[in-house]
Amino acid sequence: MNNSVSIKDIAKKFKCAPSTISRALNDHPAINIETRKTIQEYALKVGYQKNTLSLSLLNNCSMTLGLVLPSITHYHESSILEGMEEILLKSGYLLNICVSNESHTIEKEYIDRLLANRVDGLFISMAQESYDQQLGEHIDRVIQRSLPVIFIDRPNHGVASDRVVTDDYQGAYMATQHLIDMGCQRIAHLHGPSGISVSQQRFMGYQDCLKAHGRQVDVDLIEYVHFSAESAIEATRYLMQGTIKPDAIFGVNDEVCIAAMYVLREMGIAVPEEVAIVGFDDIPLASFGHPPLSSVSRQSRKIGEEAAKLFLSKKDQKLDPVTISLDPKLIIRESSLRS
Amino acid sequence: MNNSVSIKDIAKKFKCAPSTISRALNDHPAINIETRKTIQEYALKVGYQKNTLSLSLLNNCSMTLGLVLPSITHYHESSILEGMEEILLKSGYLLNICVSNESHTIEKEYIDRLLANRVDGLFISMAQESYDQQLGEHIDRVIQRSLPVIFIDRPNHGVASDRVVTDDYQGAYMATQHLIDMGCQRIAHLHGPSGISVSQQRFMGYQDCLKAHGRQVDVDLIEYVHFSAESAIEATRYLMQGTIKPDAIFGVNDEVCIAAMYVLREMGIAVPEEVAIVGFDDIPLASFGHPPLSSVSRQSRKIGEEAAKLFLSKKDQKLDPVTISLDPKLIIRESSLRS
DNA sequence: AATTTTTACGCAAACGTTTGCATTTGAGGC
DNA sequence: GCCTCAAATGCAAACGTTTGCGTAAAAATT
Repeated sequence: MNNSVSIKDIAKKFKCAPSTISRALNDHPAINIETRKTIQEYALKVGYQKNTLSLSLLNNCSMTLGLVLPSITHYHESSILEGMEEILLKSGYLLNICVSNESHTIEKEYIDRLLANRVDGLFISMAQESYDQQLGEHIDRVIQRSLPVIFIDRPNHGVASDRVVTDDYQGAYMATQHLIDMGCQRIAHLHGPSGISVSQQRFMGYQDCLKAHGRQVDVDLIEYVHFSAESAIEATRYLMQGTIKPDAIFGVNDEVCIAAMYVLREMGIAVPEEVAIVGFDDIPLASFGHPPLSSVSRQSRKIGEEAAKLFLSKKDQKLDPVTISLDPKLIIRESSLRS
Repeated sequence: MNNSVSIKDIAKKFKCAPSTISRALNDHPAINIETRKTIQEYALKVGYQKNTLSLSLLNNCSMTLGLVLPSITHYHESSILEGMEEILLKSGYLLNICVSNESHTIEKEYIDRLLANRVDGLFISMAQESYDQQLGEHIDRVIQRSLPVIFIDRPNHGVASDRVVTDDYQGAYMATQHLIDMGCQRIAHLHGPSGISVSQQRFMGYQDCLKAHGRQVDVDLIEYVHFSAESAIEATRYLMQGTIKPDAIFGVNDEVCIAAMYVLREMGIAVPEEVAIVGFDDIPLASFGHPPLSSVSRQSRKIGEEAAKLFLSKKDQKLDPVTISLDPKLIIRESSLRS
């Protein structure tokens, strides 16, 4: 079944000790240069490949990390992954990907497996179930083992921890401010799943910005959605058929805004003239919407890079927990531009 | 640094042999039921977790697989990953994700690392560089080691191999047929990166369908793009300013079609009245475009599931190479509907 | 030629776990 | 009290690799 050739095999071939082979292959100085060459050539010929597992066992270091995400199909998440990979590629690490699908049970199972496989560190964006119900004992077990854990987007409750996040609050504040600047009076919000930090922060930014301008949050202008476009269809219809007609919508992400614009078109409501719209994430297709969608860009790729860099710096020396908060940037396009 | 407790540690605590602890933890029959209980409770208390690395070494089976993709930010790719995870979760596997970014060098490096980590199998969608330049020796090394390799979307050249693909040819044929049925006369094609199997197959389907209706492919109606929306902007403008005005566009994926629709709006060309459009992939936002985009759905998630299932069946018995070709499905929306 | 130094290699332990086989212990039957 | 048997546990090897230490042979120095 498995054809892989080991150092021992080569040692038998050359009638010498495995240690000699090991040294030859690792360019150890105390080795005859001729012998080394011969062995290296032979190793290449038979396709020898170091078995990292034995080293992981020996050095207590697997050069493998775990990434646990609630989902992966959104641009934001897959960009994080890409950014992470870029840094880890250079550092020799491999990444185990685990999609929890927002389930606490799955998240726990995956973390168990990662621990059993002795990953050197963990990146986690917590599942909604874990987050909502404050289920963190599986995380505690990890921390207790003094394994570096870096939270992405959604930290765990309570304890201090390393985090890489977008400043969602600020981003939402900027978006809302922009809508106010555009003269919008009744700014609705498509609120993300409750309980999730990202949703909460964005709502807070929205709320505080309104308050700063002497306005109150009107519950009739808040509709709850998931992060998917589909979920925003009904919500938007409901919003537009309410007693208070919104003249702007700030959506928890771009998908729901694109769906909202679809509904508004269907209803014959002009964007941005009658309803201005700002989304969040700045997905690549935002620029090509009808009209092009204003959005808060959150440097998704950089989140991944920073998380990876943070791990690399943590790995060596023990540092205090750090929170890296990346500044969002408001990209203004037609969907919110009023003259 | 690492606080993990081993079987040996527990053995010392109980002044017994490691084998006893092992048997106790694994519910081996030849163990005193009292002892077993005590040991299990203790193990739970101190947070013992099996070190899978040692088992991997022993059994030559790491319960880890590798997934090598050119990119991950497209819906299709991340859906494959999700489908794969669903099956592998149940089977106890972990998945190493490797994004080659279309680079042969990176792909090779990743495959080396995966082999060094003794993954039990490999899923690969080949990088454009490897594919274009027919660089396959890194793949050969894997196969030579009789490691199960399953190709996704983009197979390697030549040798027979296990594959899970969409029937891109058929999908493109269906899309073109549909445009012809809608009465379109000059069907343009936004052609994907040349050399890549997916692009080629879709072009072939388009071409053969035209031929089947007694039409010739007009090179003036073909523009090459990448898989990104941006790349389609110029291409579409160029297409529409040419001598032959297309009255339909079949795009290599949905992103380029959404960008194309954006350009057409900008140019004041009506979709679908003047130009009908059909895309490929049926991304979630396709339904919410303006107008909603017709598209060939390719069951991305199922590709991942089937690939994972194929591995599981291959793992046990040696079977002949299999190609699983999933049927695409044409989803007709407004962008191509003419009365 | 004797001594020291250098060079090149072997030995064995270690990482954590499982498992076939051997061994110990205690109980029961005669 | 001796034998048999079963139950419970120990021993040691194995997976692949590295590395400090020991040692032999060769080379360099006196």
